[in-house]
Amino acid sequence: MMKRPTSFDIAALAGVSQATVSRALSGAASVSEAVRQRVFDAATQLNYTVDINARKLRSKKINTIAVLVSEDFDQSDNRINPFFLPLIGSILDYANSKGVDVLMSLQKADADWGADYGFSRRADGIIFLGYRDFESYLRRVAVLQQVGEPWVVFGPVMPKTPNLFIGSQNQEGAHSAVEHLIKLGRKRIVFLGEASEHHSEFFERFRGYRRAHVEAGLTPDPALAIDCFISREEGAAAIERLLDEGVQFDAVFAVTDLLAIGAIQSLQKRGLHVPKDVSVMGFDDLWACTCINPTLSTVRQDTTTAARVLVDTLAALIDNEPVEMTRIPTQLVIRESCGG
Amino acid sequence: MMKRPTSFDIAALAGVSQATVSRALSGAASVSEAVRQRVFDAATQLNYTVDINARKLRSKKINTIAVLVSEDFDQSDNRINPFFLPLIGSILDYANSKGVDVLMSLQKADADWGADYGFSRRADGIIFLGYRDFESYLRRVAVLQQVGEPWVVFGPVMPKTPNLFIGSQNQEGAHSAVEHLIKLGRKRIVFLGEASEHHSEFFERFRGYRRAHVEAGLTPDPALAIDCFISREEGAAAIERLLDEGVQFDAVFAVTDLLAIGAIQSLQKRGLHVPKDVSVMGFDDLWACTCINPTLSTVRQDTTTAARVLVDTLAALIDNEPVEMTRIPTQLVIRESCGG
DNA sequence: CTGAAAGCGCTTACAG
DNA sequence: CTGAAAGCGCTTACAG
Repeated sequence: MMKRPTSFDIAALAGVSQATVSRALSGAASVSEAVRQRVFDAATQLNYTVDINARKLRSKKINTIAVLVSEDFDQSDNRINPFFLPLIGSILDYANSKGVDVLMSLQKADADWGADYGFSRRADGIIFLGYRDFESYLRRVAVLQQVGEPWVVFGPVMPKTPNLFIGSQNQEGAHSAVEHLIKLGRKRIVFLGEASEHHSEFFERFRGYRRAHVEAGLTPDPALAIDCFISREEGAAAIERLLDEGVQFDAVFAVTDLLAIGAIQSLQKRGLHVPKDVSVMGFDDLWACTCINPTLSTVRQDTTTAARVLVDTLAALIDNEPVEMTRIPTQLVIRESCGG
Repeated sequence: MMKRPTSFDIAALAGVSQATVSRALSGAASVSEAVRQRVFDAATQLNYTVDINARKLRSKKINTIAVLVSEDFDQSDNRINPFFLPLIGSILDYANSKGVDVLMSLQKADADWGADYGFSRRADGIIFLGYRDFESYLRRVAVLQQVGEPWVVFGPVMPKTPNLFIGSQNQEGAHSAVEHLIKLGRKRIVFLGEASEHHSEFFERFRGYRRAHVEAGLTPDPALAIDCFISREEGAAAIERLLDEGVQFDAVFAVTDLLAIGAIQSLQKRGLHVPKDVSVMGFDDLWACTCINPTLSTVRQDTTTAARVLVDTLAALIDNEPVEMTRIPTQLVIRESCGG
């Protein structure tokens, strides 16, 4: 295989200086059209492209962001929570359209967040996906702050906490979902998901759940607020427990579709009909929502917009521009599982 | 924010030469333990890490692979085919465990494959995912070959074609699935998916379908071999068409789970019972297989092994080592949708 | 085991 | 608009 051509080779072939080659190829304005053309021809002829590493070293512009996804094992070895699939797709799409490269990595739960990524100038900044536990979050923020590495997280929005400012309108989304259930005549609505400060997203959804009740003149029964992690298995187990205990309910609002799918499976296993006996509503709008039977009503998170906001906000942080808190609107998607 | 420290800063603080810092930090054997310790302490104190771009430029080792996923729109804007989620997760996991960075990009159908990635020394090699159309494949191979850029593709295995040598045991997998259906007493089994040279993976699955018939003394009815693209919508539409035409069948073997899920939805919509009236079998083992009702029997592709083979094979190509054709075993997963 | 020195392939002031 | 020159932050022969 031939040695890679350098800008000097192009310069020789085009009969100009190496500096001019660099200028022509980087699109600098100050190059005559004739020369630019000669340079391009020579580059094409030799199959030349800039050595990106030399460019990054010299120009100090990396033009790369890192996307760190936290590992999330489920029974199917997916490793990545399915909710992130469209989000990752959109991030790749949007970043690439802006000419930004994306470095991806899967982070073990106990790993040092981004310890490597920022420090080694691999990327200008980091997008964290799937770091929902607020407590573990705080422990690690310090390092990143100290090194001045720009980063954004999708999900929890907490005004007083550094860098937690991009997420969906969780409370509003949950409110519209539960309001819908109440309008259908449902009175005993289970809240499935962790409503604690550790997961502010879910806590917000809980507040939406509560507000919808209050507005309708209802008092949510604390016995219907079920704490559980967000896997299908947990959702299924939680519902079975409720049924075993003889708790009465006519609807389930789950903070994720995964939980909702688990809930439906348990209900059907126990011979209950969804939505006739129990309405079920999820959150996220996984593509699987339309695969299951009945199809799952849910609160859709807008991953396309989320991707744009994440990438743009990170870019602003990198450029030391001001950024603002962003709440991305959700959309209530009514399908079969809630009846009505 | 402070200027990033360089190896010279560490050298000064540790009282050694810059060259020694570089050696100590890159794990060279020839550094005394005492000095190594001093260097590490200094590096820690200044929060130093190597500038990866300088290292790449100087050492000519990039230590990065690019994963190019072809864009695949479905109704839910996933952008990435859900089959790739666990594969991507495993690639990230395995590459990272080997200390290799992963650059990801989504490629439009009409884009120049990897034109940029190899040429600009962003990555040592490329893993292509989702490039199933064999014809478009051949058109682009030339460029990559010419530049000597190492790359691998997951999916089609065609001995006579450059770089198409990593995939699942498609024929065997399909054979075991269809054999199972036949053993259940099914006689008129629909083949759903494109059986053409354009998609050799699917064609191999077709051959497995045919072989299972022949071995059982059956002749597959050509009217049951349905050509269609691999989306849920196509699967649903194909089955509806068959029903409209009054074609008799008692089982469906689909070349992807997506197709199978679509098929099940159509069958149920028409009042047919799966598996009582029609058995359905898919291929891939998407996590959604266990979300649907009935749960979908399928041929599981081993994405964990596939990821290792892809990464290791690419590494071998990069190092100019010999590589071999690899057929990854599949596993028949029996769930509710095939009955029996 | 360690240091002095060269150089990876670019970008970008500085002149003209 | 173009060229000569410096230098980004490392790695790695070459000596000792």
